[in-house]
Amino acid sequence: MTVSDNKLQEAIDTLRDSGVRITPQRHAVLEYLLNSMIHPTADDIYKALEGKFPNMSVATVYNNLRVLRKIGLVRELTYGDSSSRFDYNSSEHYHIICEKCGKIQDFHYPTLDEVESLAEQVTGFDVSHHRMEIYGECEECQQPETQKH
Amino acid sequence: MTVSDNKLQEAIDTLRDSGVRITPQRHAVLEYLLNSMIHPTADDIYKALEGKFPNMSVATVYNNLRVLRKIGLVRELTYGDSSSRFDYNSSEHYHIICEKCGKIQDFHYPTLDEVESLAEQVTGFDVSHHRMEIYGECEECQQPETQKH
DNA sequence: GACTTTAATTATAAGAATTATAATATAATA
DNA sequence: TATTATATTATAATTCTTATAATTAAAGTC
Repeated sequence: MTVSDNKLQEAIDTLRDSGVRITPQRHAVLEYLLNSMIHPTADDIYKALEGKFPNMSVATVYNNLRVLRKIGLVRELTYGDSSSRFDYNSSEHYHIICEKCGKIQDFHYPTLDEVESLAEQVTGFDVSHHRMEIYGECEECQQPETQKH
Repeated sequence: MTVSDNKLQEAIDTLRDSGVRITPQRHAVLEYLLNSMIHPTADDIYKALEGKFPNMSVATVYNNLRVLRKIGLVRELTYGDSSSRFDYNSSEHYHIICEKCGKIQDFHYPTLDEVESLAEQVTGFDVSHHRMEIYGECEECQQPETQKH
């Protein structure tokens, strides 16, 4: 049994505990997110699974992503243009995003708890969470283009 | 002359320096953003200005927001659902967002430069900037509802 | 101040992402 | 196995945003 299988089992238990039905499509979306390193869009997931589920509707992917987000298994990452990306909510980490090629890479950093507590004091909000993303140019995109004419 | 007038003049100088034409519509969008505390959507701006510019197209608002964003005068804030919000890029600050009523409040905190430099070391990215948002429930929404039946 | 050039605006349509709806199918439970 | 509530499907509708083409106007030059 791999680590990934373990996580999947945990996630399925969470579904059960939340009273959310475990359908084959939902299972597949969850499994795909768990094994995906690319922070896929809803359409990425749809395309990846249409081989196994030829009749699956894209709405099903969206519905499941919403359900999984609500019970905290999945994070939604939004950017100005184009579509949202989704991330299995395993361990706490941030994201660094290449502004040239769009690649999203995980970046581990201690959680900024102090920001949250200060914000609570200053604003009176009851803080639930925060998000942070770092933007720049990835190593590949920094390489000088060799095939310049 | 108010502080806001000063800022507006500075912004207009930036436009001129960037070779961007100063049209009445563009001026109005900029002025509205400068005086707005609500982090408006494109549609908010459109609605606010259609009295003064009855023939203005919503595309004009989007075009101007894109131009203003490109030259760094305006920030775009994106969230999962619904439309982007826009913020005049005055001093560095973060945002705290109420998950119940959607209100966005400014939150001043020292810029997290160390996160950026660490990210550069760890990932090899050439970092340009970062964003952070804090989520929670604002003071008003925390008030117990008085008119419960 | 009129002329010229280039960018901005307008009106409209198109595009893309996401959600709503209603009918059907199915997971979970008794 | 039968029941019931939820999930799925197929489709249409919505919403936000961008593209297009024709018209208008800003800013510099004579």
